[in-house]
Amino acid sequence: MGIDQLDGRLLVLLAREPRIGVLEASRRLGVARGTVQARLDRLQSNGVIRGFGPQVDPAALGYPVTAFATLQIRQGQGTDVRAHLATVPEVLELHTTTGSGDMLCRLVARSNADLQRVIDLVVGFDGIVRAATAIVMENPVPLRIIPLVEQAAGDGD
Amino acid sequence: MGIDQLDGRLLVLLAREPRIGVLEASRRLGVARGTVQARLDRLQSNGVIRGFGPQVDPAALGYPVTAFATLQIRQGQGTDVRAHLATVPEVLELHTTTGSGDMLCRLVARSNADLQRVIDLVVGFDGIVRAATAIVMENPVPLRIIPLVEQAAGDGD
DNA sequence: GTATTCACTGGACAACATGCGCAGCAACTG
DNA sequence: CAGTTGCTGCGCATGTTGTCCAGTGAATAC
Repeated sequence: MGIDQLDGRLLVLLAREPRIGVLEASRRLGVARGTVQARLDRLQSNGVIRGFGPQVDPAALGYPVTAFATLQIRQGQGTDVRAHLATVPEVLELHTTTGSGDMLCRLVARSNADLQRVIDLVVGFDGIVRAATAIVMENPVPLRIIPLVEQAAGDGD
Repeated sequence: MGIDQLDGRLLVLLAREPRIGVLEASRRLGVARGTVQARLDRLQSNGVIRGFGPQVDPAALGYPVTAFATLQIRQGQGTDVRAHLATVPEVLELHTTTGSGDMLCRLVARSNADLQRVIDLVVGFDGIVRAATAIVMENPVPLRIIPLVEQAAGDGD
């Protein structure tokens, strides 16, 4: 576990210019192509790289409204609530957190009005006691990983 | 704006098997290669597909602890706080939300003990009045987009 | 000290995918 | 009706991939 500097440089390079191939990456990094291939294979079997799926923007799909909902769950209903939320497409993410029976989920909706429908869908379920929703207005730091990769590659390991 | 069924099938296919190329995708979808290429180009210039960067797992990088922190910001200090949080690698994501001067951020840390250091880093800044942190225990629904793509492609458009 | 293992290099090869352009065709629009 | 748009099916030159191999240096084991 852990990555070295070459891994870090490779990850940052791929994050910045995903379209380059193994060959171009090896040129940029100044190492042999086989090395890059071996590192990539290792990073993927390590689980460091989960995949190269397309990053889809929900806003461009017609869902420009994002919200976070904190849900309070009735004791013992956690499994049912999880299964319920997994069936709602607008639930992009669900976490269980510290605090008795609390969950946090990320929602998207077509509009503020549509958000009401989504919230009703989400909380219209027996096991959910209470829900608090915060609508996202701005996203000053979009989901990122490069700074963490640089830190992980730089210091430790 | 909006995607049709072919776009949807293409996105789902790419999300499930990112390594396949344009040619293989065209074979699977039963359309000409040029069509897939044109759709991909359009989806990317549309902004529907933001990119194909590697999805890196912070846990595999040595940061297995995730937490969400709700921050209350002093009036007028928002810009400074944003700039401050952007410099902290462990802040993976930052949103401003409804509620006077509230922000929500996603944090990672090397351990529960290390989380304390990260939180101190985050809240040890003038403009932040109060912080509430929820540690993530489980992640029943990891960040996903496929169900939403299917819904966007299926009904409306 | 010597043997073994490991990671990286630099090279080679065939197979494959890509970017590109083209003509034909169907559906829609003004 | 002519113009536009999107899809098809084709070909080509080029670049990349997957996969070998032998050689080298460093670290580790005996």
